[in-house]
Amino acid sequence: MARVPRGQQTRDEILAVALREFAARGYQAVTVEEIAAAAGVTKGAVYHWFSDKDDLGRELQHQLYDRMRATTAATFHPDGDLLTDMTRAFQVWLTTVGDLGEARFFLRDAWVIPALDEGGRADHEAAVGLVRDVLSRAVDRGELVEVDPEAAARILMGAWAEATLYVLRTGRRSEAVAVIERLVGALRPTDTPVRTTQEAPA
Amino acid sequence: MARVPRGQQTRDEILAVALREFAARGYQAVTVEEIAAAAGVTKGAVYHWFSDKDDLGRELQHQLYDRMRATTAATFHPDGDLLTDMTRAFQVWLTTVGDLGEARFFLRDAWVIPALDEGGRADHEAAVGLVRDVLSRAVDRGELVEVDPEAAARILMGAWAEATLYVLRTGRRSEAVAVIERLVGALRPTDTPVRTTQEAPA
DNA sequence: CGCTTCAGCATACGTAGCGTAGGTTCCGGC
DNA sequence: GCCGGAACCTACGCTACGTATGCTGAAGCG
Repeated sequence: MARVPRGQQTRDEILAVALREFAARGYQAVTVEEIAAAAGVTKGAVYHWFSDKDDLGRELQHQLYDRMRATTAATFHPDGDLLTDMTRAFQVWLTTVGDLGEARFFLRDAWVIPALDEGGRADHEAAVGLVRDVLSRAVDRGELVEVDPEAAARILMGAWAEATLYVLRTGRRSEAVAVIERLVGALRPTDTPVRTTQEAPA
Repeated sequence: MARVPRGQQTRDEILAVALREFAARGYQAVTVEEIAAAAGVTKGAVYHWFSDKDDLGRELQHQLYDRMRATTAATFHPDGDLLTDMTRAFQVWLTTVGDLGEARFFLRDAWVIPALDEGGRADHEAAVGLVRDVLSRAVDRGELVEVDPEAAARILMGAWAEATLYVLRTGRRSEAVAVIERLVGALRPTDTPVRTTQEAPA
């Protein structure tokens, strides 16, 4: 790891070029030959380092998950107010996600890479697990209203994903953060009395 | 419209079969030939009724949007409490979206159909517009805290999408509805005092 | 210093699947 | 009973993925 084993930088170059192209034009529109050409090699080199195109996509997705994990973990202090920390973690995430194209690849294209159902799904489930555990702890501490942590975690992540795309598309960061802050704050027991709405007819 | 013009039922059959296959195995995994075979015709018939595969996907997406619009419009009463109505509309949507496969096609696959950026996007923007207008009116009425309706609409739709997938995957409908109800309720001015969180360092 | 070896990469090919071109059938109108 | 066009089929081209095989240069070894 101290010295890069010669061809390792070729692999890195392929990854960098692929992320650029995927972000700019979408996963499907980019061909393996184009990636190879942009990296200064041929298709053979790409298939030497990656088993197939989906493998390349999964590796990029994995890197992005790692980036998310690293940046949020660096600023997340689970001993503070959990819900406030989660809002702050979202803001940190916002500043590290990159540009709109990267976000689109990460939050949209990656879902339809067929092989994601085996490889990349583990990363996503891990991310869901992080949020779910924080919510569970908050419930135990009484900082959170009694909701299903699993459901709340996934729904919040859906909100975060859409908020991310909105911010990167429009630049209206403070507006999106305000909404997210509101939504997360909704889970505080002191804020809202427990309301029950009648179910709609099935 | 009273009498089906002979081959119209072929077109409908193709659409029905395509939705089944897309829902079961995903958009990309299904070939045009498979759709044609399952519909009892050949590829030529499919390309007679649709310009290409994406056109077929867009048509299905359009039908699903129409279904959403019709069912929610039938139960939505804009003269009541807007936020409560929106939670009810979500529950109605939940019962009409179909199975998990359909939802996955609608909420995931459809996003990466390249041609969606021209055709299907109009439907989605219309849906966003509906939610945004309701939120705007709620703001004017004082039923809503001062947030950017555009941002709130898109973020809420992200939460709804994820909640939909969660319910169809796990069957935990009441848990998801409870979370959604909380989140929507967070936009009420009387529930939470205005809180300001310091921005994270850029 | 020459030979060997193998990682790293190139080249050529097979193949799946999308879309097209042109032909064929069948129904309605006159 | 002939004609026109809608509905559908058949055969083909093309793109892009993935594979199989060939080449090359650098490290190891005597």
